[in-house]
Amino acid sequence: MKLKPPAKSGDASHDETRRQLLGAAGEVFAEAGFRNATVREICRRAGANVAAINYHFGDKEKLYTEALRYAQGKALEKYPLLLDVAADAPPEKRLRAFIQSLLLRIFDKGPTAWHGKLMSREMIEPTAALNSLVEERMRPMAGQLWQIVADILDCPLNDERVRLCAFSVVSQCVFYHHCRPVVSRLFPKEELPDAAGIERLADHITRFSLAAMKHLSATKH
Amino acid sequence: MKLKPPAKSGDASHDETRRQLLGAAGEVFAEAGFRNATVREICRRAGANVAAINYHFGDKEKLYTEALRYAQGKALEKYPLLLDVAADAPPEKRLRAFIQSLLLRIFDKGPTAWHGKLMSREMIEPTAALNSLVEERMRPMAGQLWQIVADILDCPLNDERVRLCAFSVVSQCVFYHHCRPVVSRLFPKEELPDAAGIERLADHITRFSLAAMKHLSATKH
DNA sequence: TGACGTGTCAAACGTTTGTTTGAATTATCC
DNA sequence: GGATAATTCAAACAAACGTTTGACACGTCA
Repeated sequence: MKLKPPAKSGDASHDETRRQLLGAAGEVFAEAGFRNATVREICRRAGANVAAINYHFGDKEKLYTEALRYAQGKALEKYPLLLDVAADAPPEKRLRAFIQSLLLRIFDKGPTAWHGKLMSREMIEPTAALNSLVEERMRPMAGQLWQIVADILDCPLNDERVRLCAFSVVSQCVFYHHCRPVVSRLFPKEELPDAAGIERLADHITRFSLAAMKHLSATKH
Repeated sequence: MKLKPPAKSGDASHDETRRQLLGAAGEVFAEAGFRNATVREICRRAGANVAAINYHFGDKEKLYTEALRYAQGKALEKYPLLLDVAADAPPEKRLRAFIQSLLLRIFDKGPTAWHGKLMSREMIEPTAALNSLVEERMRPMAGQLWQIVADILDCPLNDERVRLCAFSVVSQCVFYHHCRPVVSRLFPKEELPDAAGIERLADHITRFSLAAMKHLSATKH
């Protein structure tokens, strides 16, 4: 058995193929899903041989896990949780930043665009990769949003209303991406929102959610 | 070519196999998705031969189309758009009924449970079946919700705020189903909501959305 | 009874899939 | 520069897939 994959990519010069494969894998997995995607198509786009995946990653599933992690990392690197808003800014400003950042990550085009689609697919068909992703990325995100919502509602972090309202906020953001097939069929004219469209969307979701939470805070206190 | 599928199921006695296949197909397609689902597994659960699908439906894709339509029809039949609320009831009551009906359809267990999962999969990977489904089922649903929202906002039906707010309402409902893999990993204790849980969810979404829309109506008028 | 249409069945077909193989090529180090 | 390891390649592999086939069972009507 001489086919022992390299334990460490020590040289860091010839994992060029690795990166090409990760990129192509992100694209193809996002377009077709894990099962529909074929290693042959991934290798074709990466300009590599069919055997390259098994050589560099072991098998198709390990490649998927690393591609998912890679995409999520790139997206969060490009759009931090609160963008350029300070952590001690008023909660209304932080909420607006959180919403816009999430929308930007979801609707991003270009090389990090797979992230949104990959995550949508994980929702429908969770793989083993989702467990670590939730712990490493989602839970900190949730914590940040809870703090914002708790500040707005002016109630403790573990209040049930915090969790419900946080879900209401996130749900509005992911909806426009997740239900696009239906939305675009209901309104055939519309297309993917550009930067200005995302601004308007973020405006609406922020205003809608803020109004709701202010009301809940006023009536329930 | 003697393999001409019957144009009409005239006798209505021996399409028992057809119904068994539709039921099994709904289950398997919901669990595994169109591509992952195998005709062998569907036929196994239906207690039929592998050739039964091609004989009764032509091919796997036509079976899927009919199974999707079948599931959607069953779900809407069980939970009408406004449940038992009159069409001329106050818009707040109609909104509450719309939300609860949608949640009930999404979280339904038992023989019509595939509907939610199938629709989620259509979002990620739309098939030709989605086009007619949107026109026949979704557009009337959207129209009904728009009327409710327009009544609450007290503005014309084609106002952009109506569309945005209607999306905000629907998004909160589908979120709990669609993002369940993440939610259940963030809160491992929680499980699928029962009837009481759905009531509480509907309460929150209705209160949250009503507060937001009342505010928008007041400030923008 | 015999012919005919309908439905079911086991078996096989042709493709596509992920993966493996062993030789060929390239890079690395003494 | 030659030995050694790392990487790439075309080719083949075994398994799973949707679909097709031809025989067989059953009911209906002449």
